[in-house]
Amino acid sequence: MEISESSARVHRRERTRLPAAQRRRQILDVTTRLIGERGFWALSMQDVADACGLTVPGLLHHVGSKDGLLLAVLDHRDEEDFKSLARELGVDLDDWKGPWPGRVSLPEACDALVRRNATQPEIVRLFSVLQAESLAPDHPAYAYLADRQRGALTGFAALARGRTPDPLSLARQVMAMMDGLQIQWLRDPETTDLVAEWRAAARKLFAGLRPGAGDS
Amino acid sequence: MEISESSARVHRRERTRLPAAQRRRQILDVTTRLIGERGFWALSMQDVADACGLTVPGLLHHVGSKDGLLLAVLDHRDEEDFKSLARELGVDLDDWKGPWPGRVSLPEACDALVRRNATQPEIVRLFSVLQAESLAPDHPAYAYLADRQRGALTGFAALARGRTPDPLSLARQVMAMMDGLQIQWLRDPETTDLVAEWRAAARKLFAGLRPGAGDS
Amino acid sequence: MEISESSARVHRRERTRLPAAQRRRQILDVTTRLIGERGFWALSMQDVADACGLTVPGLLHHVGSKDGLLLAVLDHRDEEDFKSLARELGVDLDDWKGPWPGRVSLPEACDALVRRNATQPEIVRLFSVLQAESLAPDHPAYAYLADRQRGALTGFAALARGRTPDPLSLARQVMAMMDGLQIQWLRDPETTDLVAEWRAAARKLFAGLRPGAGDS
Amino acid sequence: MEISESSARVHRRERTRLPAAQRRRQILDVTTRLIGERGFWALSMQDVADACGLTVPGLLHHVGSKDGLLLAVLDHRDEEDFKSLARELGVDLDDWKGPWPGRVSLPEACDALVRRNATQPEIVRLFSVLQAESLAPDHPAYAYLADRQRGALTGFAALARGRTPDPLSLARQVMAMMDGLQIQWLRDPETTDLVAEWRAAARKLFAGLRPGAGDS
DNA sequence: GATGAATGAGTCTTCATTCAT
DNA sequence: CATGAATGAAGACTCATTCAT
Repeated sequence: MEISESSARVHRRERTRLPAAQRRRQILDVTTRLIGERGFWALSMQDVADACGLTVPGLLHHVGSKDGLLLAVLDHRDEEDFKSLARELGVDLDDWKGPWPGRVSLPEACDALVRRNATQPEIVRLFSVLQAESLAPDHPAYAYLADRQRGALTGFAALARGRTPDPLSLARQVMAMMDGLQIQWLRDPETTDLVAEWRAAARKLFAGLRPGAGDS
Repeated sequence: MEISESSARVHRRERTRLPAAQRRRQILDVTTRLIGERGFWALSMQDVADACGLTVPGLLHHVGSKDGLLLAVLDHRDEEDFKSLARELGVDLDDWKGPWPGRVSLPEACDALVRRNATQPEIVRLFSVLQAESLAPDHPAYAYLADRQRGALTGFAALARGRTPDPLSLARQVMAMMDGLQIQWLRDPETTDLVAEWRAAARKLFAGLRPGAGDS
Repeated sequence: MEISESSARVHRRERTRLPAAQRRRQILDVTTRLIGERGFWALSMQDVADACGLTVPGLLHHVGSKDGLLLAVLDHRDEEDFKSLARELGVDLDDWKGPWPGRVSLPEACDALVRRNATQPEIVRLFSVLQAESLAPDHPAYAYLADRQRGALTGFAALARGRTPDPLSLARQVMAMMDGLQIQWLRDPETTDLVAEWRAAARKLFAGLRPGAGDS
Repeated sequence: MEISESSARVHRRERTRLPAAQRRRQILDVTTRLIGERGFWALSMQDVADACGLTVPGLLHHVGSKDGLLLAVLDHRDEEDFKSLARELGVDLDDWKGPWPGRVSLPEACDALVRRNATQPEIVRLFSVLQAESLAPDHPAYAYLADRQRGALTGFAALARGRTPDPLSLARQVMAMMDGLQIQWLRDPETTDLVAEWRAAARKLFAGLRPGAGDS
């Protein structure tokens, strides 16, 4: 009766023993949300462990370290996003960096991307926050996000090649506008319609774009 | 910088006593740089104190608390930016939120803003990082930056009123593009020309803008 | 064996790992003594940790917080005291506040209480010090000790009901006398005989008390 | 303007420059109250300084050190109390320890003392809290309060000499009852009538006391 | 696969005090 | 007579991590 039960963290909460894969999945989901809410620096392993219903060492058992956790989350997210995006565009590519098939136009791709993002604010937040945090070269996600940005940029540019004089510049503008609108949207999601806002902006950005082979 | 730093915590008896205003100025400058580099969450008072050549309590003597330090930095930055911007535009207003004089056009104002920002990457970084970090409502700068964003938005919109069907939407696009381009620029300042990139984008965003009373 | 260890904080690698219950017991004992010596405000977690042979975080692992430590100590003490007192009086009650069985008279109960207290000056000290300290409403033990006092008072009064015109007043006097004598005794335990002093006083306080059903 | 005014402790509050004696008086009053509220250990020089409207070094200028402050308060209190008590009893003695004149009886003296205490709960609190705190021999008021207790005890005993078989024991009981009742009273002053409670107790304690030369 | 004890480094903050002004 | 800058020590508490179980 008198033993242990008054310890700080109330133990023995549910103590559900999950199979590894499922537990890992849960950890990644929870972490995605928490990083979106507070950023990676402000995230504590304790928070994640609590939200998952296990102890901190238990958590570490699955992810190795805090940095490991972050990278696992990012990998997982990219994977999911690619799958989803490819599905929606009717493409079966699994390489973002490679040249995209001529069938998909940049406006189409962007629209699909934004539509998807509008449904998952937490993940958008994750990347928005990390993008800023990871500007510091010693951030554990620095290399990852630098690559990702580079990849996205060349991907966008590839989709616009041949239809505009400076595809890279257009890619930059597209990406900047997306990132910027997302931040405004995240600040108050109720009053901002991300998709509508993007389409209004897209009309201007894509004004001079010549139709390509793959356009319907 | 100046001091030995051979050992971990150097027992310095130099006790450089600075007048309050000067010390305060130093603290704000140092903090601006450090927050830009690592964000506010990752910033430690120890870091700031070390960089200023005083102890942590010495630092607290001037700023009261970590949150106090952040707000002091933001206040100071805004003040400086307003002064500089007004100077460059030939305006003597000291209220960003109030309606701007008809003499200044939105494109002009933006161009001046971007030109100035291009000269101070650290401060741009400060705001970029904080903007993302402070999406969490319990961030000490949450209210501050929310206000700031609102103010900037209505300010931009005011400058475009009467020249475009939906001034607020334009304001949103302008702000998003600026923020987005800045992040790309911060990620590698060498290969990106912020001003050029902005002007290319501005041409598209302002394409349909009717000339107003104040345009040259 | 790695680093100097000539410094203040010895780098101990003994890491004596105790089972939770035992460690907890040790912590409570040590804390009881230390609070008795210096009060709660003057107590530092470092002191407790040192006396237990572990680090401060190690200590916090068991008690959660400083306040948690205090309350754990109080709970533990009350429990022990009740057990002991009930044993000595031949009662098997576990509720102090409820009405006591008619077999125990107030003088008997008081005598048993004082006899027991005389054997454990540290614990008497703990409560004496806390009682004064916790007069401040923001003291972590404020509510606890207020309740305790109320409970003791009504308990005493219940034992005297029907044998004296104003049982509550008698209860107050009994309690005041006990507390007061204990303080004098604590100040120099050698020259003061707590039990004898109490009995002399009790004769006066209980002078007009009518014998009750349970008196021998 | 922008300078210093955002420092932690808002400076330059009233900056009333008081003559030394008056300032000292204020400091002692404020400290008396604060120690009564939180005890000496929990008292910070900052608290005192704030409540007096001066800076901490300013405060130290007057009292030398924290311990000095405590002793100054105690000296001042004793002085005041003696004056007041002597006035009320019609005695002009200024030495508590010496034998009291035959004209004053112990019951009379106690009654006067309790009546006075009932009017100044803060000061009663000061001594109640200090009495417990200072049980530790390294407390700065240890010697002081030990002396004081000894003095009071022999003073009380002197007043009862020749009228009761064991004057010292009576003195102890009187003192214990006073201290104990005061604590109960301090815990909730509204519902407890200190003077009435004392008089009820006094009737019992003084039951067998023979009238002496000085009784009216 | 997970627990729970324990750690060392580090967090912000408060403290009493010194000293130049 | 008082201020304000600065300090060293200590405060409670958090963190990621290790390790035995």
